[in-house]
Amino acid sequence: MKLDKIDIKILNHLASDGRIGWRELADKVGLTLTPTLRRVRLLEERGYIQGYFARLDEARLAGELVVFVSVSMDKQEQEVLVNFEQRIAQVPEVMSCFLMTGDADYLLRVVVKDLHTYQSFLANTLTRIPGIAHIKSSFALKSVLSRTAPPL
Amino acid sequence: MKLDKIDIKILNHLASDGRIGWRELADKVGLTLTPTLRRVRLLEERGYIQGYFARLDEARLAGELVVFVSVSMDKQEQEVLVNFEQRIAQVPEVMSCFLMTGDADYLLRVVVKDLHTYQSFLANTLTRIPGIAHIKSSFALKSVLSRTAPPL
DNA sequence: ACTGAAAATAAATCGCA
DNA sequence: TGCGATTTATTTTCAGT
Repeated sequence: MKLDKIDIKILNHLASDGRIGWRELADKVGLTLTPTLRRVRLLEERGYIQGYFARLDEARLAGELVVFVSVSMDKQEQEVLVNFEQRIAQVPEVMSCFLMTGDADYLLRVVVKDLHTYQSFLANTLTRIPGIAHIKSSFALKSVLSRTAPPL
Repeated sequence: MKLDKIDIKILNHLASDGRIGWRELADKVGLTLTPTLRRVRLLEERGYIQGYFARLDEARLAGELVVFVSVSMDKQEQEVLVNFEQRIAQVPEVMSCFLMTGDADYLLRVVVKDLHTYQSFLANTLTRIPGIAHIKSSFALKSVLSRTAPPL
């Protein structure tokens, strides 16, 4: 499937307003209702649109403290890594996790209420996962920029 | 404003399905349409809900390569920092940017098509911003976990 | 593939408990 | 604050080009 200009416009509009009405969307992309809706459904089916979400105020609802945690593992064995990934996926404070190149193996973004909560996250959750060799925490002072969607 | 159980339910549902119908939402939280809609509007006005967005397939639409870039500045002067933040906000490849504690000053998440594009991002965009002392790039091998909303 | 109108659903409003 | 009915708007479907 190749996307044309109108598909890109549709994606851009939905990325910035996920609850836009189909009629309004149709107007903005220069089509009528029917083909617009058909294109949206197709983009959803093909996975270009992965879903619709309300964005919540993370700081106010979950915590003010954002920590980037670099985690190095003892060994690069599949079993250890898979286990780590499964365990980490069940920790609610962990907002994102990437497997990395370089000295650290994983980079996590963790959101907690305060330093005390973070300390307890380290002591009771993260360090209890087997195979971790080293942990480095970097604290965010403020969020400068956060995009919901990539530019198209 | 304090949130009760029903508000939390509403936020949870909207965070996982931003296009849910108000009637369906009302059913799920155990209220009728009117009070549900009133609560949603209030949560929007107070900023607990910051907006609704379609989530797009970042890798397929923007690029496969995710890079975390640590940027250290020459000096911690306000003028230099503010300028950096303004410039970086206009770069489409930069998906997020945090001001950090520790050795690096900023941590960016950058999405690009490939290494060549990344090299050109470094040479033509990032290094042209004044006041940068040092840049360290860490590449993501894969995304393990990515939450859209914090747990409530 | 797109259009436009009709039919079916859903959302917003309002008076009332 | 919450409910239920009414009005208004939106979404979906379908015959036609």
